Parts: sequence; C-alpha cells; structure tokens
Amino acid sequence: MTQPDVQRGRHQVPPTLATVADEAGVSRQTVSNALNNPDLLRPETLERVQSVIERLGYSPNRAARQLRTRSSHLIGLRFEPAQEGTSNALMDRFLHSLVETASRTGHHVLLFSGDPDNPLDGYDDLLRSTAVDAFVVTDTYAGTPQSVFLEERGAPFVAFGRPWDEPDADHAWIDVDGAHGARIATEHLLAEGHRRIAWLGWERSSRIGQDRRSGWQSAMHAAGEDVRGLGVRLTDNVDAARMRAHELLQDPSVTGFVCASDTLGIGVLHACADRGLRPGTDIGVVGFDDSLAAQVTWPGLTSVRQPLEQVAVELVRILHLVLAHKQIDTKGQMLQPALVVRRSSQRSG
Amino acid sequence: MTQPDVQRGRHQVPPTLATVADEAGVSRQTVSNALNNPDLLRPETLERVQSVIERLGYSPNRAARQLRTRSSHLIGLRFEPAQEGTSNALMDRFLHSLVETASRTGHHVLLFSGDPDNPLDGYDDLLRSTAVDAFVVTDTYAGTPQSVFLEERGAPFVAFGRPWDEPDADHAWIDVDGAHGARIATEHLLAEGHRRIAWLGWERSSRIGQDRRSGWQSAMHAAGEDVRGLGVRLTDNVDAARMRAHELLQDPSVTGFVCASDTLGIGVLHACADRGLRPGTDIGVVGFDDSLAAQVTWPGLTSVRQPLEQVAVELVRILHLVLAHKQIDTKGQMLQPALVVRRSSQRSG
DNA sequence: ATGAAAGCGCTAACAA
DNA sequence: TTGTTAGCGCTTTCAT
Repeated sequence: MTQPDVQRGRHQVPPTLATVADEAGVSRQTVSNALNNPDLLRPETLERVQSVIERLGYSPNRAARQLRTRSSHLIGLRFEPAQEGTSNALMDRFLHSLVETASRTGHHVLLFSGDPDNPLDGYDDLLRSTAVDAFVVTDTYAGTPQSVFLEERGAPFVAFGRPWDEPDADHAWIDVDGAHGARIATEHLLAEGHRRIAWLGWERSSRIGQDRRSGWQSAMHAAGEDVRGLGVRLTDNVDAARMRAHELLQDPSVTGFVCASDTLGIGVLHACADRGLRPGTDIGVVGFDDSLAAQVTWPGLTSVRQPLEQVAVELVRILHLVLAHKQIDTKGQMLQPALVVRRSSQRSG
Repeated sequence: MTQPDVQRGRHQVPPTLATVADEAGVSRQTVSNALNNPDLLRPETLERVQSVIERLGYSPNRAARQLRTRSSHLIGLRFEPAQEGTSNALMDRFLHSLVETASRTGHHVLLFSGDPDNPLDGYDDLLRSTAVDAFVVTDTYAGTPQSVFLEERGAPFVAFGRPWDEPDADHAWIDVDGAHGARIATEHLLAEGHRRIAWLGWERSSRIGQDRRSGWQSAMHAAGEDVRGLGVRLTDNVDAARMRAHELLQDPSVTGFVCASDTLGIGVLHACADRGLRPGTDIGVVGFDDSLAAQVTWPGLTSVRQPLEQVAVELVRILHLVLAHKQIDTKGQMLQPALVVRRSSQRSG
C-alpha cells in the first residue's frame, strides 16, 4: 500500500516528487525532467510519468522550486489605500487585466500595502526577502521615488506611467498619452461645431493633469482658437466643477467642456441642468477615464478611455524581457486612448 | 573582507542567515532565534545580532522559510475578470481593506485569475503547489462550488458571502445583511412620508437579490402596506430600470423606490427627469452599494453602504483562527450595512 | 535516457 | 543560553 493514512478532516498532504517517482518506478530526477525538460525523456517513460502525475494530482511545491531557482513567479504590486471619490474603478480594470495577463505565463500578482507617506516601504521588504520576481509600479503620478529606489537596487520592474521628473531614468515604462486623449476630445467637440471650448483640470502640480491640458491647448491652437480665460484648475470634485462651469457659462459663447476626469465632467452636466441647458444639444461635455459614472449618468457622458488591457499586456511582455536580461527595444512606450462618444457631446443625439 | 564583490549593475545578492551569523559571531540558529524567539537570547546577544541584521538589511528568505514552516503568509483571492457595468468599485474597496488588514499580520494577498466557466480552477493549482496558506472566497453570489470543493479538500478558507444553497456547510463565513439594508432603506422612505414604495431588483435566480427584496417586503408589511404590483424584477441596467420606473410611475400613488443596485437607482432618477419629477421632493429613491456613481449623480443618490472595511477585518481575524485550528465562535457572522442619505430621498433637501 | 549527490536558506529537535 | 544536526522539496551538475 502506497496510500498513506488519510488524516481525518485535515487537509491532505500533497504528493511530492518522490511520491510520483516511486509510483512511476523512476528516480526523482526523471520526474523533474518530465516537468521541466520533457524532451530528455523517452516518450514511453514520459507518458508513464505524466499519467502518474495526473492521477496523483501532483504539482511541484512552489517554495522548494523558488528556493532552488530563485524565482517566485510572483509580481509585486503596491495597492494604495482607497481614496474616496477617486476613480479607483480605473485601477480595478487595470488590475483585472494584469492578473489575467500574468496568469498566462504562470505568474501571479502579489498585492502589498504601504504607508502612503512612505512610498518606499513594502518594496524594500519584499526585495530583501526575495518574495517577488519583479514589480509593477503604478503610482508614478506622485513622482517616482520608487522607481529611483528600485533602479538603484537593480530590482527588476516596469512602470505604468512616465518618469516625469527623471528625464534620464533608465527603466522601462508604459504610459497612456493623456495629451492625445484630451486632443481627440477637443477635436471631437470642434467637429461638433463648438468653438469656445473650456478646460476643467487639476492643479498645476499634477503632471498628468498638465499633460492632458496640453492636449486641449494644442487642439485649440491648431483650430485657431484663443484659449485665454478658458483653462481652469480646480480640485477633483463635482461641486467645484459645477461652480466653475457656472462661471464659465455666464459667457454664452462658451459651449464646450473638456475635463480631466469624469467627476469634473459630471459637475459640468449638473451646471447645465441647473441652467436648463441640454447636454449634447446646447453644451458639449467630455470627461476622462470612462468610469461607470460616465456610463450611467444622464444623458451619458462622452469620455476618454484608457487602453488598460493593452497596458497590462505590454507591461507583462516587457517584464519578461527585463527578467530575461534581454535588450528592450525602447525604454518607454506610449499607448493611445480612445474616445467613447455618448450623448453629452452629440448634437444629433 | 566579508563583503563579497559587488556584482556590477545587477541586483544585489541579499544576505543570508549565515552571513549575519558570521558577522555577529554566533551560530545560524541563534540568529534564527533572534528573529522567531527573541526571549531565548541573552539581551546583549540579542542586541548584537539585531544590530547586525539592521546593518546588513537582512530579511529572511521567504521561500526557505516557507519550505520549512509550510506557511507562505499568502492569502489567495480569485479575481474575476471585470464585468463591464457591474459595480466592481465594491470589489476595489473591499480589496484595499483586505490587503491593508492582512498586512498588519505580515500577510500578503495573492491574486489569481480563473476561467469564469470553471470556478474551481486556480484554487486547485495553488492548493496542490502549497502556494497559499488560505483562501478568501468572494464570489459566492454564483452559488458555492468553490466552498464545497475547498471544504472537501480540507483547505483553510473563509467566505465573504453566505453558503446560500448549503444549509449544512461547515466553513466560516462573513456576510452583509442585505435584507437589513433594504429594510432600513424602506423604513427611511416610509419615515419621509412615502407609502407606496416600489422594489426594483434582479431576477429571482439571484440569491442576493432575493435577500434584499425580502427586507423591502418585511418593512412594507410591518407598515401595513400592500406590496402587490410593486415588486419588479429586471436586469441590472440603467435603461431597463428607467423603463420599468416609467410603468410604475403611471400610478401616481407610487412615490418611492428601493433598488437592488445604484445602477437601477440611477435608472429611476432618469425616469424622474423624463417626467419632470423632482427626486427627493416628489419621488424618494434609494440605491444599493454606495458606488461613486451614487455620489456624483444628480442630485445625489441615497444608498445602502456595505461595511467592507469591517468585513475584511473580520475575515482576516477568522482566517487566523482557522489557520491556528482554533475553535470558531460562530460559523457565520452577519454584518449590518448603513444608509448613506443623499438628496434623492430627502424632502427637506 | 536515467540516476546519484549536493545544496538552495531556513527552522525543529535535540545536545551541550 | 547557545550550537549541532537534519531535512523541508526541488533542480543543477555530473556520472552512468
């Protein structure tokens, strides 16, 4: 009897390489080869071993493998504490894609938290304990201390987000072209016949905000429109946007709004409702990030959608190159967002 | 010179227990004790070892520790592919709390994906490879094949969600009392003076939906109100809700709506707008889940908020008991949601 | 094509 | 209180 006593009620002890080897009548090494270098085995041996593996439901012990190969097949991602009101749905969509993509190459995503005031901790610990193979760094909006830190340590990582303040940063990154997003949003409104199009964005300190704003600006310039007095900076908040929209709408020539977020876009829609203006017909409004709120709000908010699925795919692809110490074609890669048109910007809606 | 050659450009080789032991002039075991059983060391030895650990930036290798202790300090969570339009913001908030809470006891969250058609895969693999210590099962809305599977395997896990179809399930679970949520929502509308209050919910097949519906029903009964013709089942979709709301609003005595989701609630708000009815003043509307959409939509949608932070805390607490094979006080624990009142339900708004 | 030996870094059990 | 020994399950190297 090779069957060990069933430990009653407790979890079963998983079979090991040795169990499989005994059962198949080969050495442990041969089983290992069946898994990692199947070509080395004679077809009949391979088949025999594989059937035993199948029958026993054997899976290599990760800890042992990790200890030996120094590879955990884990990708670390720092998951910031939720910020109420922030479009964290974005993160959700991205995370799904990342988990999905990583799983296709047998990798899992390890989430860790960290003190928001200390953007480095968490990374250091995982690195020293060799818990993860690599990191995906997402919070580059706040500057890039993590990237600098990880670079110094020679730790493998890829960033979602440009190294805004580090022109000579030496790591791989993927980002979404926010300027392009704002540009196509603005061009869309121009095509709908709007001329005086306002920008509602964040404070100057936000690099992402500045980038998006520049897209609006360049589209307006290209159309020969003057932007003076049309660019507004405020906090990401419905009521703030609503109030500023009211101010802008006192000038009846202003009929278009491009916003740095859906939250701000919805604030503009509120202002329209207050004034009895019909979104789409009278006023064109575009938001940013294509959140659930943009989809369900009345009458549907046109929004710039980031290709997060594609970001995840590229991120994982580059990560594999980095881990293999392969040459990377380009340090940085910019992906283009797309406009999701809804009734808030369609005159013929 | 104990300092090894610095490998140029590549990631540094982290120090091991042996390095620390040499440096501190003690045995490896003593260093291990300094970490895991500090009480065993003489204070001066402890301090010496700790200072070396500090200086070298030593952290125990996780794989080695895991191999030895058979504990990875990893909690597995299956992260379903995003469902467009679903309130996945809920998941986001929950996940943040879980990661945060788990980290307080040195645990990390491992995300894995799985084919939606095969709710079991992913679990099996991680279990057999002993990659995680335990699971948190969240997708119990779809029945509980995972719970049954994990129970059979004797795998440690805790569920977020009741074992709806398994009255004699033997695992620990935490859930939010959806019936209570709908009840306080209904009572709130009754208190605002509404009498004929409709229910917009999901198909009968949704256990969560049925549960929430029962809360509306019981509150109406308690108030002596007849619910005939007031309970409606539909898909979770703004336009569907809007259309059904129009049908219900043809009866002018209907002035209140309790909904199984914010999406449905927003559909009702749209119907009100169509008919020139003022939410709050003319019609009281309550949604469910307190999503970002509920917060930003005009004029603010009153909603039932789940205590997800508390769920995460309890989940982790119970998980530790399960892992320690300790007795659990109660198999299941129900947490109460709270009503977040906004203008969609306030007459004096 | 298959097997034997060694060792990754750690901790449990025991000895001193 | 500290040190010694053994071994977790796997893969790499070398021998057959």
